[in-house]
Amino acid sequence: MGSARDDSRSATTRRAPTQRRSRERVERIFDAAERIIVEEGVDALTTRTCAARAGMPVASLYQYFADRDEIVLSLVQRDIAEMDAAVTEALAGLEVLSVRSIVETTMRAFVEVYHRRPAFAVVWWRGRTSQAVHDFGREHNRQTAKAVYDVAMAAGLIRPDTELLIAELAVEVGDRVFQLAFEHDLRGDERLIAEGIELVSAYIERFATPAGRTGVRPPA
Amino acid sequence: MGSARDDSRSATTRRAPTQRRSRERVERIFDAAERIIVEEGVDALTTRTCAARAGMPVASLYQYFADRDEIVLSLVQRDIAEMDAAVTEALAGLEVLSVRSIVETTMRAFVEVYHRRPAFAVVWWRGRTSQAVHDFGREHNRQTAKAVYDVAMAAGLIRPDTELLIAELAVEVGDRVFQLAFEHDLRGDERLIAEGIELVSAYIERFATPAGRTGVRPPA
Amino acid sequence: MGSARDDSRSATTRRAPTQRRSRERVERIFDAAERIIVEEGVDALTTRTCAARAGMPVASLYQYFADRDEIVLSLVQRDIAEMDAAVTEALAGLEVLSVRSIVETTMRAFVEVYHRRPAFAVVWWRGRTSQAVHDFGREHNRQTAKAVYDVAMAAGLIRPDTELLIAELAVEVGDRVFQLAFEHDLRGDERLIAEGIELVSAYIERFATPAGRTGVRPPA
Amino acid sequence: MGSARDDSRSATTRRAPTQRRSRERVERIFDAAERIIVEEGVDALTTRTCAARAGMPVASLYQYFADRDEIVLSLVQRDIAEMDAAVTEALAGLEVLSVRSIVETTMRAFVEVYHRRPAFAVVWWRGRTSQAVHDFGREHNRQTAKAVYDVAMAAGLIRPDTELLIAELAVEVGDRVFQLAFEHDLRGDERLIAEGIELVSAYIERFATPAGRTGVRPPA
DNA sequence: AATGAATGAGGATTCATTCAT
DNA sequence: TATGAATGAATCCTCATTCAT
Repeated sequence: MGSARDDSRSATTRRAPTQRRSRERVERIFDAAERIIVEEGVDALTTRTCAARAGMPVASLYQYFADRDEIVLSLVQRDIAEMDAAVTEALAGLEVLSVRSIVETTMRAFVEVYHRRPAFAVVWWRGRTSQAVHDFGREHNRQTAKAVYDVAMAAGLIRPDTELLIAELAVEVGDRVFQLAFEHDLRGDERLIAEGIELVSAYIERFATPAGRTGVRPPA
Repeated sequence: MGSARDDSRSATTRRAPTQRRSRERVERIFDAAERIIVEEGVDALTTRTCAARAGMPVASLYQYFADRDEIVLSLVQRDIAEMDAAVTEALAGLEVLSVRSIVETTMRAFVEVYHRRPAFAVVWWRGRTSQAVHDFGREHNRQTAKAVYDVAMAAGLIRPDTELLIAELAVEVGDRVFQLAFEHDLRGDERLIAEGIELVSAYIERFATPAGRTGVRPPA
Repeated sequence: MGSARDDSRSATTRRAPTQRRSRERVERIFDAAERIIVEEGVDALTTRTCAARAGMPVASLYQYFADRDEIVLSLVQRDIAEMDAAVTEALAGLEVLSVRSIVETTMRAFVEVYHRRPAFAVVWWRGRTSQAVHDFGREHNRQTAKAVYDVAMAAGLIRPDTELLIAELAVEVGDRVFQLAFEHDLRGDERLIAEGIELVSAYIERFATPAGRTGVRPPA
Repeated sequence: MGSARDDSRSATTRRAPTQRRSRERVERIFDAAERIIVEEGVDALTTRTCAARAGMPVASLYQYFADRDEIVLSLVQRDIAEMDAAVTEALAGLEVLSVRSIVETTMRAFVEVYHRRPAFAVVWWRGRTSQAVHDFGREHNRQTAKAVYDVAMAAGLIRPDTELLIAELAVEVGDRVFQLAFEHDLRGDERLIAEGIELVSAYIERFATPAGRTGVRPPA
């Protein structure tokens, strides 16, 4: 969603074969980028190395991305979209809504994607990234906070006067825990993850209603 | 301590004038670096820009620093040393030792230095710099955690079975709160800071002894 | 042969115009390098001077050569390939094979190329260049020795128990004579050359068979 | 002789202590230079590395040497002086003067010093050296040729019409044999050395008188 | 759409040498 | 005499990006 240049051409053109080819090539670029990032770090991802790994000329990258940074940004966007989907699905599957269950489910959903997308971890937590990526990530954190906040509020799990800021802080803090957990080990330090879930849950529970602690059935 | 190359010769030589001159020039480099970092970001700090601002030839930088990265690293080390001093002093002045008072005092001491050293904030939270800086910061976080943990344990504020990991997590989480608070505003968002102190205190209080909650007199 | 980066794509593509342009630019670089070397010495050949003389940006050099040293190395390789061709051709034209005729013909063939390629003389005998060039030259000397040795042995000009080392020594010694002859005068001191040919011939004749002295008809 | 700046001060001054100190420091510089050259190559010999190894400030080098090149040049001069002495002594000890005995004795004397002075071998045969060193060496080769030529001529070992050029060529050729022999092994390849002595002897014997072949008693 | 080729702009670092003291 | 400090002058190299085809 929103990654590789979308511009112009409405989806219903008959230029399908070309589009398919484009998609394939973008995939190849992403794959190349991911491998480089994971194996050699974000700094090693130059237009040259990326093109080389993708098996295409450097100039071709500019067919799909406006500039070098957009490659990384698109990659991050793709991975983040995946996380959102995972979170949405996981939350939808919850049988009991409580502060704890929401926090745990959400964080575990993230962890699952981190495992699948190690490049994201490297970019987001290790790498010196572009301002754009940084901003995008931060903004996404805010959106995540808002989404979870809305769910919790709608279900009456947290007190009505609880500020959104609380949720935002919680998400950021959770993000840092993940950073710590994934920094040295792309599989993630389970103890840290567990303790982080505990930390975040406990923090938000301070703003929970009795129902938020006990849990409620989700609405149909 | 130990930033700008020391070659440490005992302080009692009579080569004072020369040393003073060196120190002045290192100061000038630090000042230049700080201004560039704050005004234009860490990436704008090149040997060229730094030397230009400091009003000396590029080659002169290499008299005091092994390479570009060492400039930033030394700066960070200097600032961090300042923080340690501030924390130590603040803790020494405490009349009541409790989990809350220790957390708040420590975090406030940090905040105070962040105000004085905006370049640190930029380096540490905005621009991902060299691995060395990153590692140094992380290591310092660990040391801070250990120090605070030891104090709290010695004073019987936290339960004997509390793991050091808890303190480390708390410090990192506090660090992220600061990042959030200082990222867009080098003066620091007071609400976030306050809420962060609350968050960290509450987290550690979960491991507190009754004394840790109530507070005790510090030992003479 | 093998010099300037090849990326060798079969010659039958229709991308001829582009290839031609590349070739021209490599030529221009070689020309520039040669002129600098002859006029100012190998040490004066920097990426800057070379690019300036070739009338192109420094960065362009890196399109064709991996690094500074590769320019000189490629030049040397080109010239040496030329020598090999000259030697091969000259030996093929011999009507009588004898130790003397082979030595003289070979050495004269080299001399002829030295005249055409003064830069080689400067690089090889005056300015000690990169290890790579040195090694390449030495290795080539060994190959030359082997080639001539094989011819002589096949024609029964030297005794069967003659060691290859003798030929290698002879080539190296001949090389030094050339160095002496071309060092101060890029046209080569004729007396030294003649005496050198005499020296080498006489040395190898010590290992010659009667046929090697008298001479034999070359095989069809 | 005449390495380390000789200038001014006649030898009979009473500034003996200072001179002694100077001599010691020059020795230290030479030692440092030699070690660097042998261990890391001539290119690694910078004013910095040299001073560091010698345990003195860079600026001090300029007390004894006009510039960087003079350090190497002086070293070479010292070693060459040692060779001359060795050759002179060895020749003086000869009981039979013949072309062969002179060539062998001279070349062996050189070899002996090469063993003692490995740095010379590196500078002279491996390194990209300054023009001054190069010229000095070449000139010395000429002088050696002249000296041996004179001895041989005086003793009637070579025909009166033999040109000096022959001796010069012989020396240079011998030099190249040594280069070959010492290039990869600072102890010198004995087979090459032996074969080289043979080569040079045989070459000069071509100009020998009967006495030159048979040998004569040296004059008292 | 695809790409080979070309390049402007800049970056880090090294070194020999000189002076003021 | 000795030297700490300072520096001018180079050097090699890399990278993102743009065109002409």
